[in-house]
Amino acid sequence: MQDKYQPAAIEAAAQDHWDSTMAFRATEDSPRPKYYCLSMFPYPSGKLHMGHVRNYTIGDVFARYHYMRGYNVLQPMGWDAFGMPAENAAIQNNVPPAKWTYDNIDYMKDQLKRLGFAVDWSREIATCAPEYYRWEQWLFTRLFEKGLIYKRLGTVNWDPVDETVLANEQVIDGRGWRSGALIEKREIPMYYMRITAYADELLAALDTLPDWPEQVKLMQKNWIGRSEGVEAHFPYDATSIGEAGALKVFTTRADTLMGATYVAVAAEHALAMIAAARNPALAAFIEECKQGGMAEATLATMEKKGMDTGLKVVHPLTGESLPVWVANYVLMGYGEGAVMAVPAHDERDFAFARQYGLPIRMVIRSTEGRYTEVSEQWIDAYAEYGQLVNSGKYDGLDYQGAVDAIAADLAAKGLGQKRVQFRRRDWGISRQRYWGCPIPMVRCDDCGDVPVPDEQLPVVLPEDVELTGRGSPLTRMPSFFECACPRCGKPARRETDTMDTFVESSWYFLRYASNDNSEAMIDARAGYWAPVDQYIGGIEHAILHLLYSRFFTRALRDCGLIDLSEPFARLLTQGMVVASSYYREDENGNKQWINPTDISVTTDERGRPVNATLKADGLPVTIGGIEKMSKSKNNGVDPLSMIEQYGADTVRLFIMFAAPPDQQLEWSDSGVEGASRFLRRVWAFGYGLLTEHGIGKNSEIPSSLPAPLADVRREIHTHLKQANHDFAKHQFNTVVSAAMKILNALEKLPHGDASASAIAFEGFSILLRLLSPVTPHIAHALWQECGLGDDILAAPWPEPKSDALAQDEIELMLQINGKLRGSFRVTADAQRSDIETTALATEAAQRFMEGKPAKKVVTVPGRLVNIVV
RNA sequence: GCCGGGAUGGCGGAAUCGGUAGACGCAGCGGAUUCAAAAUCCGCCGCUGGUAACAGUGUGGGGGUUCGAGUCCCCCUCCCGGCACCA
Repeated sequence: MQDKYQPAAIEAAAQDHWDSTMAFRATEDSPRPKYYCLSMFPYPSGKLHMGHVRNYTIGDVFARYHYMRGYNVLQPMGWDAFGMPAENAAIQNNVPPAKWTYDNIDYMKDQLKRLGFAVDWSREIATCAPEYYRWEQWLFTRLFEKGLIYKRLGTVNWDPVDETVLANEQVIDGRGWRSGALIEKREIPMYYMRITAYADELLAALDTLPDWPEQVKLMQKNWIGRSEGVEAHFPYDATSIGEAGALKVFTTRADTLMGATYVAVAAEHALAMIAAARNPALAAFIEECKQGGMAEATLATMEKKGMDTGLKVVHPLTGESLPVWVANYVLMGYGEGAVMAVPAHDERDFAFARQYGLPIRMVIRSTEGRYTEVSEQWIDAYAEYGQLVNSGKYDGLDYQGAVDAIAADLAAKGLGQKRVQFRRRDWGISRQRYWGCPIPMVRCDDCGDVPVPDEQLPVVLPEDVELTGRGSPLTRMPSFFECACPRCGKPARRETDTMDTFVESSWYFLRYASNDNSEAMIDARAGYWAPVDQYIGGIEHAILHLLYSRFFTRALRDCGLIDLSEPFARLLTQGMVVASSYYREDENGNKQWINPTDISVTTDERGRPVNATLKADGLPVTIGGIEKMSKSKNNGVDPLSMIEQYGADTVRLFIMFAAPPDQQLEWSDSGVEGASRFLRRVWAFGYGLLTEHGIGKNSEIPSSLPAPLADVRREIHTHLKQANHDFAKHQFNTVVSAAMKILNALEKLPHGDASASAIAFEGFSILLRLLSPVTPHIAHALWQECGLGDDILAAPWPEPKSDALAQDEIELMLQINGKLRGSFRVTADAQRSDIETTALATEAAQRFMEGKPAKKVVTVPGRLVNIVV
């Protein structure tokens, strides 16, 4: 055995061992219970970053822990390989997206392997491979035929200079990121997935997921956004609108209907179009509303603007004529694209009415009587529920009574009814981009939109293309889009849009189980492994990816492909990796971000940072604060260079120790140094065990130990108990800390004593097994070197022994009036009355009670006594 | 703007059911070892006062419940994630 810890050698040896024994090849015929452990697959952006390393280390800890706990574990890995960055790289470097992507996959796979993850690589998938996306196309045609996919107009960001559709990310302050042109909203035909058909089920089933973080379930619930309310119809005023009809609005505050003084419609609304045709100023305003991006955050923070259309509608209850306004804050995509405005009881309507001089009519009086009339300034109490006033026959009703009565009256007139509205809209999946899965549809002048038949799948994406940044190259490739209509055989045009990349990631977890099947999308093996028992990924996916996957699983279920509704039984959302950032400003005032590896920081005598300098020139730089590791802030730390310097185990140990998995993790070079120091001590202890404690290996631990040895052993088993408890709640940072405490205890054991050596062997075997999921290489090597067994993966998980934990006396805290004033010892089985007598007799109690009698004594067995005087 | 989360020493964090605040680690300070350094080992380490014993104070800010609050309730501030075409 080497006397020094040499991570490079032992990591290579351990990885060879796992490879040659195919240790992590998962099969479906094991007697063990199955455990499907999955980390969100990476986008092959070029290099592994620390966020990946953290994600996959957490996953690997779950996988290896369950392996040792006796489960049949599957931990696969693959590539979320379609997406925009490949196109951007192609434009920049003149490399086809496919080559760029596959090169990145090769490079990142090598990096991943260096970390020693217990991955079954035989199941690897890449979503850009035709073998993968053909099944996505196949499913698309099924869903289209079932009516779960349909086509309609949708809004996109249009760059009029580059003549291309931009992602929200590519719109910066309302302008295209490359052209700088003002972006406008444009309506184009797109395919939609009918996720709203499952809205109720997706919402209700959140209650069947006890092992998902509450915050994620809450975000999903709010995102689906079920609200119960009333649909009200405002008939068109025949004198101002030529045609017959009614304006529909949805409201959750039907109790305020009598206070509606105008209605507002979105710029794209039919009434807006009618009015614009007669009024050039209004047409110009509507054009103005179309400027700027489509992102909700942009729309919601915009200055509220509106214009009167001159059109009138009729209030469904009072018959009053109300003006119709166009307002930029009304969204065409939500509800009916129109709202009734009640300025007295809605903050946004209030501001709008004040701005444009529209009437404000108070119809609710707050039950606490906080106001009796509407003032100049909005106060939040106006929006509270209360009793109706100024509402004719509805006066005096409360919220529920008013809603019931008004809904009934609307229904009687045929002008509305109660209804449920969801915030969640259908999922638009068409992308006017090249590097994605082609939508398997054909447009025929005679037959309309026709799905590509199974025998013509996959529709292969041509990989030899040139990207210009002006639209998708597919639209310029007749060899791709010219085809015969599958139905009538006449010349037709193939769809050139591709699918949103969220589609690929909505079902990949099932394909891992059937990745070699060229006859079917998924097979019985998916039924064996699904659902994923533990899913690990970033909190940023809490809504979209997870909701789409839950929807897709149900769609697959309803196509008869799998008997499953929820794809992920347990979920852990990991925090971000952040690091200090540093910069200098150049002569134009632009920040030049400097990588932390090129910085040295000086501290004062207490260790507080005073200033930072660039190593190269010794001159000061500005400390820019703690930021998410990113290219733009140049504060990323390269995982590979860390592995080369310290070994994979050190990197894994630091990541698991520095923060709980769901919180943000701050990178610290000296913290990594500390992790490395700990592993060197572990190695040194193992070496010492062989060379000095050697005799203890086979000796039994005597039933009666001298007190100091019994204390050390109790300490070890107490820490083990703690570690097992923390493993169960996924708090891995304190698992590592328990392992450190065990080593601290072990190092206190004397050498040359047979009982001490026996305890050392027992304790070290506990330590190695505890560490094995986190630092598998060193645990594997020391387990063999110290003769504890052949393969630590086959060792049983350690459990604390009750005889080691037993103790005769315990220490209790003494409080006087809730303040800690001392402590005292009692036997472990002492009765409450004995504890109180002992407590009152202590010197500290006598001193702080100052002779006054105890008014009350609170005793918490095993914890403390509080004397109130 | 809307939805969700967070704030504890110089730093990362711990505190299992409302019961010893600061475990474990980092940084720092002091010492041992060394020709010297690195590495290693030992000790100290919230803040204020005090040589010390000890006392006071302390979990973003303000209020409340309780014998007892980092933990529960109300209000506020700041920071972070998401907002439907980044993945």
